[in-house]
Amino acid sequence: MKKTQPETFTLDRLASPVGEVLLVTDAEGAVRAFDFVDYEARMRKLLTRHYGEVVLTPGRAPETVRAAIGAYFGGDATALDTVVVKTGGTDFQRSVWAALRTIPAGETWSYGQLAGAIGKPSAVRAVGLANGANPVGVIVPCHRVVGANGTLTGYAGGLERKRWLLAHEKAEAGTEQGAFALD
Amino acid sequence: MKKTQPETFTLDRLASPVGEVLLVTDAEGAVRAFDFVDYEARMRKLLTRHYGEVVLTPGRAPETVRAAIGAYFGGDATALDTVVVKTGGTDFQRSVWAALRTIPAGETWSYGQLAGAIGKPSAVRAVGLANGANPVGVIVPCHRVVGANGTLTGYAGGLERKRWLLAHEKAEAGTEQGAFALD
DNA sequence: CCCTGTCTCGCGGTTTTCGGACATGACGGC
DNA sequence: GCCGTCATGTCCGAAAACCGCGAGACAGGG
Repeated sequence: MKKTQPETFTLDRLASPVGEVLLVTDAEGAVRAFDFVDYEARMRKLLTRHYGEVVLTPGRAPETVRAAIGAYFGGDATALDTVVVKTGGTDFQRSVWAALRTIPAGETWSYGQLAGAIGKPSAVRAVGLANGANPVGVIVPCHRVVGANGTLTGYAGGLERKRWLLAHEKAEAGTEQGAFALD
Repeated sequence: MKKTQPETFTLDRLASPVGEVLLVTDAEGAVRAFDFVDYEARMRKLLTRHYGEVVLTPGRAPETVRAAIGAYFGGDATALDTVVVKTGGTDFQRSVWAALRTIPAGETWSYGQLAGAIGKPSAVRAVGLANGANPVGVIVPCHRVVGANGTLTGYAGGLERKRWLLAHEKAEAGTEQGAFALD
């Protein structure tokens, strides 16, 4: 019903070891959303929530972004660190998402740790929710957050993928450290 | 909290026989809001409701618009008919506001008539509500609607102004018809 | 009788409020 | 150890409240 004029973004599709992924970038080349193809509906819902009506025109994302994603899935777990992302959401959510990007590849934090990192140690549950509302999967590594006891608890792209991503990143870090656990 | 980028409009201030008025126009020169200076808070609230965060930068509205308003207050009751307005709001509200502009100057309709005109004869009260939510006072002549028994019932800018506007328009029409009532 | 003023009640869109559901974890009782 | 409890931010749906009304019922006065 609102009449705010629609925003237009570019929608690219890439292949990955865990299935086709969707990559939404804006005119400046910043990433606005990233998700697995089988969760396109969810992604669009988030975009709509943040920006109002949104138009996605199929097209190629900037080469630097495509290259970074390729490198990441190819084995360079830190390749995504320099990718520029831009999100909507509330102040709280943005602070959570910003904190997520400070978690080093190959490492995991608990929801409590994350809550502490943004200065609201008791907002643990809210952090979980904000995590789930992350529109830029993988690049903003919400998958690096697990339960305090080590359980994976949940992932918007499916727990299988969360497991895969963590193993992938750990394996990469592991090649330098010499050892890592498979399960 | 939403992060939809703020919209920017121009805010002009004009003198009128019923006090200073505020005139908000967009980059295309369409009128987005119009209200009396002592109801600025209400106007801003409506703008925010419709467009999210709004920035009003002081400046001059297009001369055509300024001229039309001057002519109207100067005595030409139909001078506002050609002014281009643009509003947010729900479908229902916009249909009400569109119908308002079809009421000839110097004439008044009842809320029931107006409801009938938009094809919802029983939505009388809702029409009253939509009327009160009109962001573009005077130009979209919500003041030309009165109770079925002729009472003025209400006006966002104060009943005094409603009375004045109606008398003003009727006087203008009256110069052709030869007679009109003062009270 | 007729006219008028007051009161009651139904009408319908919009806004507000409220109560849940969650990708958790720390704590106190058993 | 297992279980209930509570804190915390956000979204979503449902329900209620809000009114710039108007028709109909009724009581008084001319």
